[in-house]
Formats: sequence, C-alpha cells, structure tokens
Amino acid sequence: MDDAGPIRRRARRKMQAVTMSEVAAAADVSASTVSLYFRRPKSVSPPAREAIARAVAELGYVPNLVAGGLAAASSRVVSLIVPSVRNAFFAETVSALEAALVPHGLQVLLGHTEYDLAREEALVRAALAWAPAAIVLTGLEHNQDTRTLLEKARVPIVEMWERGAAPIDMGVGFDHGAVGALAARRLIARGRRRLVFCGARMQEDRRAAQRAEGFAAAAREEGIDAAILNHPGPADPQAGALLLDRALREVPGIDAMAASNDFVAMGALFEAQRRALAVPDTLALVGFGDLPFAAACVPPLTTIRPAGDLVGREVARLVIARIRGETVLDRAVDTGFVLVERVSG
Amino acid sequence: MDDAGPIRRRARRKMQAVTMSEVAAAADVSASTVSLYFRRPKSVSPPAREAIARAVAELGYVPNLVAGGLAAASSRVVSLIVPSVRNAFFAETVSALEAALVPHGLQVLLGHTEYDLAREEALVRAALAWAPAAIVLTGLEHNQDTRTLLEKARVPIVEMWERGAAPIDMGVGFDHGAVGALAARRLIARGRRRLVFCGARMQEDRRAAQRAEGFAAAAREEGIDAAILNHPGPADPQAGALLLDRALREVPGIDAMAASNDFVAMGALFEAQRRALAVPDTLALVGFGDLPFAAACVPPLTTIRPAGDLVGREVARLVIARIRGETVLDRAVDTGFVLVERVSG
DNA sequence: TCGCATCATCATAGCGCTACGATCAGGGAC
DNA sequence: GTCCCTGATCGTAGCGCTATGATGATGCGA
Repeated sequence: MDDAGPIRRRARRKMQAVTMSEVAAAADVSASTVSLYFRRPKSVSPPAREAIARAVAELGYVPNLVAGGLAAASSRVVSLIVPSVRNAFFAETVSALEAALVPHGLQVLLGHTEYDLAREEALVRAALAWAPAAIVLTGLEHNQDTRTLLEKARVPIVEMWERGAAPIDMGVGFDHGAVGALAARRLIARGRRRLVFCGARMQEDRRAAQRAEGFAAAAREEGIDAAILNHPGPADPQAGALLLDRALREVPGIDAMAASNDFVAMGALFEAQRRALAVPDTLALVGFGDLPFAAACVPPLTTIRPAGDLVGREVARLVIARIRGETVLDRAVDTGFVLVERVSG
Repeated sequence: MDDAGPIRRRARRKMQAVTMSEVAAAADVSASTVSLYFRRPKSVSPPAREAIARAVAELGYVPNLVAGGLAAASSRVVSLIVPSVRNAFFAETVSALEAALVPHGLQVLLGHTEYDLAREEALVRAALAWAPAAIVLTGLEHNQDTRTLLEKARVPIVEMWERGAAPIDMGVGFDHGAVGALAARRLIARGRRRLVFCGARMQEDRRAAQRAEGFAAAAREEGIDAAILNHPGPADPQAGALLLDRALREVPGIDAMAASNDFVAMGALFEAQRRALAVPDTLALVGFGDLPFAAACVPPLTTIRPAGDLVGREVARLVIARIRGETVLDRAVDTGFVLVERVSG
C-alpha cells in the first residue's frame, strides 16, 4: 500500500553512444522496423531500408548484441572448448571453425582445458552463462557433472576430435585407434618387426593413448609385441629425442617407431641424425598430423593426416544447420584420416 | 487514448531453467540478496550466504551473464583479435592471456584477421557489439575507421606484439626492428659479410617486415649491404627451403641468413642438409621465436626469443587493472626479447 | 533515553533489444 | 461494395539481471 508518489530517480548511466531507437528517430521509422531491418532486411520496404541504412551510417550505430541476446533468449556466440590452442591440431580447428562461423554472424568464445576435466566443467558452466547458440568441446570424455550440465542445456552440442561412444548430441571426428593401427600395419608391411609407439602426455591426452592402443593391438594381430613409451611432458621434439633414446635402450633391436605426433617424430628424426642412425634404413618412422614441416624434413616424414580444418568446417556445418532449425541426420560425422607416404617409414 | 483493457498475452518462452528469483525464493531471501551474493559475497550475512549456496547447488542455477551484462552495461568478456592462432606466437599469447583472465571471471571472445585490416574492422565492430570489458588487438596499424571506432568506444584497449608509435590506449610488445638489428649484429660479429634476411608473407605481416628492415639497417651501419627476400606464402619450412634456394642463386657468396621465424629457419636448415651445405661453417643461420623445436634441431638453432606468453600475461595485467578502475601508468610495456645463442649461427 | 552510524536486506526501475500480436493500407475476387 | 489476403509497420511487454536508494535492525556514545 505504499504508493510512494513521484520520487525522482537519478538517471542511469547510458551504456552506449547510439541506441536503436535513436536510429529509428533519425530514419523516421519505429524501433521495431529498425530491429527488423537487422534481422530480416527483406521484410523492410526499400525506402525504409535506405533511410535506416543512412541513419545507421551517420550515427555510427553498433547494435547491442547483449541486449539482443537477452531478448531473443540466445546469443550469437558459439562456445569453443579445446585442450590448448598451442597444440597445432586444435589451432587449425579453431581457425577453420571461426572462419566458417563469422560469415553467419556467429562469434567464438574460447576456453582452454589444458586436458583437465575439472577445468572443462568450469568452462562449460561459464559457457552456459552466455546462453550460447552452441557449445563445441573436445573429446567424448567428460565429468559426470559436465554431462549433466550439457544434457540439461537446450543447446546444440558438438563433441569433436574423437569417435567411438555415442556423442551427447553431435560428434565430429575420427577413430584414433584406427590411426594407430594404420601406422602399425604400415610399418609391418614394410618388413619391420620390432615396433615402438612413442607418445607424450598420454596420461592426459586420451586420444594419443587411443592411438597407442590401436598401434599395439594391430601389431598383436600380426603376432608382434609392440612397446609403448610415454613421456609425461609436452609433445614436442625434445620429447621425441628423449623417447627415441629410451626406446633404443629399452627395446633391443628396434627397427620402427610411430610417434604420437609429428613434433615428437621430428625430435626422433633429429636424435637419429645425431646418432648417425639411418632413417628409414635402420629405423623407420611414422608420425601423426602432417604438420607443415613434415614434408620438409630430411628425410620427408611419413605421417598420418587427420583433417583438422575439416573437423572445424564440419562442426560449423552442424552448428549452423541446428541453429537454423534444420534436422541433422548425420549426428556423428567421421572426418577420417589418410596415410601420407613419404620416405621416413 | 486506447486503454486497451485486459488483453491476454501468450506467455513468453522462458530462456533458462532456473532464474535468480527462483533461487531467491528457495533460499527465502530477495533476488537482490542473491545478486549481491554473486557480486560481493562478503556483503551477505553468513546464514543467508549458506542458504543461497544451498539453493544454488540444489537447483543447479547458472547465472545469466547476458542479462547481467545488459544490466551492468558491461560484459565479462575480453575481445581478442589476432592474425591467426595457427601462428605459434599468437597461439602462445592467446593461451597465456586466457589463462590469466579466467581466474578473474573474464572470458575470451576470439577473432582472426588473417592479416586483413578490413576483416579486423569487421571484428572490432562485432566485438563492440558485445560491450566487452576490454578489446585486445594485434599491432599498431589499423584502418582509419577501426581507429575511430576504438577511440570512441569507452573500453580499455590493448594493442600487442608491436612497439613504436603511441598506442590508442595501451600497448604491450617489443621493437621488431631491434630484433632484426640484433640478428644482423650477431652474424656480423661472427665474421659474416654476405647477409640475407629471408621472410615470408612480409607483404602482409608488417612485424616481419620491420624485422627485415631492422636487419638491413644494422648491416648498413657496418657497411654491409644485406639482401631481403620475401616469400608470399605462409611462413613454414617449405618457405624456408625455397628462400634458401633463391638466396643461394641470387646472392653470390652468401654466408649468413636470418629468418623471419623459426619455421622458416628450420626449412632452410633442412635444405642446407639436403645440399650438404655445412651449418654454421658455410652458412650461419639465425631464427626468430625460439619455438619448441629450435633447441632440438641439428645443429641447434640460434634464435631470438620474444616472450609470447609474457605478452599475454602483461596484457591481462593491464586489462585487469583497468577493469578494477586502477590507473595504469605504464601504458606502453616493453616485453623485450633475448638472443638464444646455440650452434647454427 | 535519544541520535546517529553501520550493516543486512529489500523493492523498484531500468539496461536495449526482440517477439508477439495488432493495425493499416492496398489489391484482387466475387 | 464487401471480404479476405498480403505486406509493411508499429506498440508493448518482457528477457534476467544490477544499481540505486530506501527500510529496518542493531550497536554505541552521550
């Protein structure tokens, strides 16, 4: 019952220079028409369209997507969660994905898990707070809380860079076990019998571990007992050098090595060169990634190329289709990989 | 005068599962208190705090930052614009910056210019639409429209990875000309006289061009006329191989080469190996970046290390200080660089 | 006892936009 | 002329939150 009467309140600070209604006033139309002009220009008559365009240009109007997102109950943001952009694979995917989304007016909100599932959960929580148009994350393994959060969210979700178990919503990736198997079969077909898989950070990088397992399993099928060596640090050339050194000591008669990625392979290549160990004659070497330097190495590196940019583009395709309300039939896209036969192995 | 009367409207679709007022109801406090709980927990009494925490956990409440951003006239987003995350330097910076911002509840909105100033302008426009807490972009060179947009925006702005002209607002980076000069002086001090700078994409990558110019200028001071070679494609090892090939043909008697980055240097190293050209005896080689493989090369690569992660951390420091309303005295931070003396040059 | 801080809590008015439904003009079909 | 359809435009009611200032409750010195 406290009808307080005409209390004067201090004017609230204005958030932005030019608002939509100011544009509307300048163009002599209503705010609704200006809004429509941005969302469906074709529904606005040419004269009004022109007047609004002129007003927008003159006033330097920039639409406020925060307000738009709130009103529309969904923002034009795609939340992207990867282990690390310092990893060349994810950098490529992030780049391709962003490039494919921008033409559709979508922007990328980026987060890094550093291979930590708890951090992933925090990032998913933060992502959800933005009412994103979609959430893209890496891999099929998540915390139970993360899963629950994602399942409850009525948002398109894409899990990428892995294939196997059913995705929560949609998936884009390939079978890492098959990559490892391909490397093993390649080396065996070339007459190698003492195989080692050298990986880095496999205690965290589950996909690298899958490649290692696929490698060992395929070797076993051929009656060969392949060794798996892990370096706990980052997957860089130094790890490759260290791993080759260990392999040489721990696996007598080693004649072939597969690396969990091309940087590791390159490190092994350099280490072999330092030891005057002939590649591929004495030691055959297969990498993973076909990173830009693989072809330039001496000798050129045989490697398995996943389509990192294709992953990004396919993710974008699914996301855009879902935002448009189209039904997505292929909810689990296989982007595959190819063996790039060069000289090293 | 159309007092329309009690028109029934259809209920608007609810945007999210649990709202703040539902949490408030469950915790038996007002929505204001819940809001305060999230913004300044210490201003809420312990019993209320506990009740709210319980309600949040039970209902699985996730705050809506879109609404918060609108009401508070600024969002917890930092817009980050780089040429490309496929570039290892920027990947490192993006990674370090994101890691430093997340603990402060800030998220990164990422955009790639691909070295295109028009694209940069579009990205700045899109960034502004999010009322970001800050805008971080790469380099000091921008379109006139971009500059105007940024100057008008009342938002902290950091220009990174370059130093020279005054930044629009704040700057974090180093002098690329000095990097080139350091490379030249190093090679000359080691007795080299026929110098070449090999760069890639320098028609677009202005900072690489600055390194080239600094290199040539320092050589000139020593009475040496250094050549500059540019490869228009991406700065990868293939470019390095091509450039060394060209240098060998176009610069008779060449005895030293500086590369615009370590990938290019690595390509030159491999090309030298292919030609049985001794490094450093016949050809000295200096790179830029100290990327993870530089130390692992054969021979280990002498290179100049910029502090890519430091750039990210310093940017974060400035951004956070400004968001907190602190005065930033050092508006142009020099992150410097160091010569990493190894074997190649 | 009063007066005046201090602290915790609350009610309210937007932030700038979009979705919805209403309105209005113009154009056939009958 | 009437009816209905279509296309363009508009007014309004929120979206979920935060900033602001008001309201009580409590403590403390005088």
